[in-house]
Amino acid sequence: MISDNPIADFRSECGALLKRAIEKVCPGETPERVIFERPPVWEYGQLASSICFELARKLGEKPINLAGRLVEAADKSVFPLVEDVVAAGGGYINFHINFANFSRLTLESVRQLDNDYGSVKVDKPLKIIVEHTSVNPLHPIHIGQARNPVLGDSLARMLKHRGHTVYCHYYVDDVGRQTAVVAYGYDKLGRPAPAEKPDHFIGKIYTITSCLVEIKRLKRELERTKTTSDDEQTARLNRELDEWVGIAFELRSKYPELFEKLLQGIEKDTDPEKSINQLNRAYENGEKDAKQLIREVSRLCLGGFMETLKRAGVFHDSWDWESDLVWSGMVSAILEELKQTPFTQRLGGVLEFDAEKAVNMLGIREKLGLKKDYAVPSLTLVRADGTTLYTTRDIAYTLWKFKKADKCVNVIGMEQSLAQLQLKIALYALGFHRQADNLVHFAYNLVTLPGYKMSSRRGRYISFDEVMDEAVKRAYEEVSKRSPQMPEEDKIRVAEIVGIGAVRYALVEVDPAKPVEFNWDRVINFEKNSGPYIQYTHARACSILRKAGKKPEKPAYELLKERLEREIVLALADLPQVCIEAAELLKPSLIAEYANNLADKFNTFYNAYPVIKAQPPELSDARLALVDAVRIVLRNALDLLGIVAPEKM
RNA sequence: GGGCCCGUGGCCAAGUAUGGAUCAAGGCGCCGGCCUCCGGAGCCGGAGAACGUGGGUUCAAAUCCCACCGGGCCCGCCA
Repeated sequence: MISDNPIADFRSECGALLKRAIEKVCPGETPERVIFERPPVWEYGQLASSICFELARKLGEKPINLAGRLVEAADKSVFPLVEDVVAAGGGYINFHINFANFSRLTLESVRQLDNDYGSVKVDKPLKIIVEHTSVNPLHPIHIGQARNPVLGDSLARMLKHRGHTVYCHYYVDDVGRQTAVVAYGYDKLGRPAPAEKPDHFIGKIYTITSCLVEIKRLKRELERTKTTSDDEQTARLNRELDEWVGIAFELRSKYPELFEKLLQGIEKDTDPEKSINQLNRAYENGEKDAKQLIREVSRLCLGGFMETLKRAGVFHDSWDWESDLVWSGMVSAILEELKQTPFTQRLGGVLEFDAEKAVNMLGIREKLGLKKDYAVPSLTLVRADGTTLYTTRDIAYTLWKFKKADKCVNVIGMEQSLAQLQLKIALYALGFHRQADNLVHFAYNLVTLPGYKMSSRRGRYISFDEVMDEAVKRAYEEVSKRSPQMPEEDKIRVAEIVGIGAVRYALVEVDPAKPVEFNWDRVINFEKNSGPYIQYTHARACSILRKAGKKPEKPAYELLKERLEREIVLALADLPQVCIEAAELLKPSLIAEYANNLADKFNTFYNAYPVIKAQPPELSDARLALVDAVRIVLRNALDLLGIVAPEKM
């Protein structure tokens, strides 16, 4: 007999047993649902119920007495997974597992289900779009943003594993001033083919161009303030100018050739600011030249992203261009619909969406969890020059996504919380309640650099590529040191797996709500509580199985009597439950924590007991089955995090 | 000023959704140990905590409620 969720089987036996006992002892008090928890120490069993605390109050009895009577009345003979039921503490009922049966059930289930173990499908699968990464095509993906693809990809894997149909979408934000800036610079250079990884090349152009344009703008403004003689204003502008001149100096020494070329190109333009705005408008209008130029730059950059993401094991099913939404008329159609609602108004030439009014009139304040007297800021939908804003376009994009999916998870930085809220309110305002209800903003906090904030506009960032390079380099040194006999090409392959594993684990292990201060030792950790530690444990298990040179022939599961062995069996049985929780709560960190705990237990076991040489052979076989199950579970858990489990390292 | 998020040993951090039984996990760092035996990226032991502060709810609070303090983010005709 096998089970896709052994611990749930045990729990339902406990539930049935408890219900029957309650019926006998206090008829009419049978609860609909009994909640079980894991007792704090091993001696208290594997599952416990605190139901007597509530029940006893109703009956005017001491909880522990009631627990005693229930245990007395319990008949465990018909429940093969229940070894013992005990009243304990102030009124707990503790359930002990029958390990002879439970170990067999668990180990055989894991080994037979193999890749599928851990996956419990939902009854009603949904079509879910996970939008993630969506880094603007202006510069390489930096480590602050890298949290996004890693989280998004793991979420997608977890949801698929739950039986949903998942599509990963990348929203290419090619509409907006910033893209025009980089395209403008690229054009001034004569649209060269990059001699390096394209996103890095584009990143340099972006930084230098915005810097030069900014300086030029500030100088012009200073000229203007001279006539007005506003001292405070002049001082402020001078400070800003000083900062940018400093950045320019930095950039010039880092990239002298590129800097000079761009400087020459931009010098000739009397008003770069104006040219950029023109380009932006032309692109939004779908004019041929602008389209050609901006698409070319964006595609170059995305090519670099694809390389980076592929290396990290992150995949997308669809690349959605924001500009397509504008050109196809979808955005203006939505705007027309919004204008029909009572929530938009013209204010000094711009179109505003009154989110506060919408919240009040639609009565959705409580549903959105907003405080009574919090006034939701209004949202500008259309600029005075007729161009749209990011969130406006996002409304159209979201509705487009909902044509294909029942639910949308947006992996987007916490700093966009307000915009995401306004977006959701706009959906309600348009009458798309089902869509709004199923729109999830999965927010994550920033990764900061010690000392300063990452700023792509100022060229201050550590790229995801650099981090992976460094991690793989260090992993290679480590592999060479520990497995000098390994063939060179294996070393290279393994170093790649281990280095990337370290980075992915580090980014997914911490609660995404918390800000993370970047440091190399955190991201490239090969010791306990790291991706490589779990990978190592997996390789160790593989090694034992290799050395054993045989399958477990006649395992006697009842011989697994050591507490550690039983703790491992229990941990193995937990995987399906952990996967369910992690997917429902959108918490990849639960998987990471789980795998790390299992690895800890396994290493302790490994150190304490022989497997191959254990006597009698039936025990050795049972332990081999245990090792095999650990191998499978670690591999499956790592897979949900997008981390490869090597057999040797 | 308003909103959201975070606050747990020297440092990093789990646990907070669904309040419970013990020494409040674990890691880094520090101190002391480990097999000529299945991989030492490991294992064992030790020291180290007012769970930001103050109230409240409860038989029971790191967990729920209120106030306050500290940090981050947001409140743009940027994205």
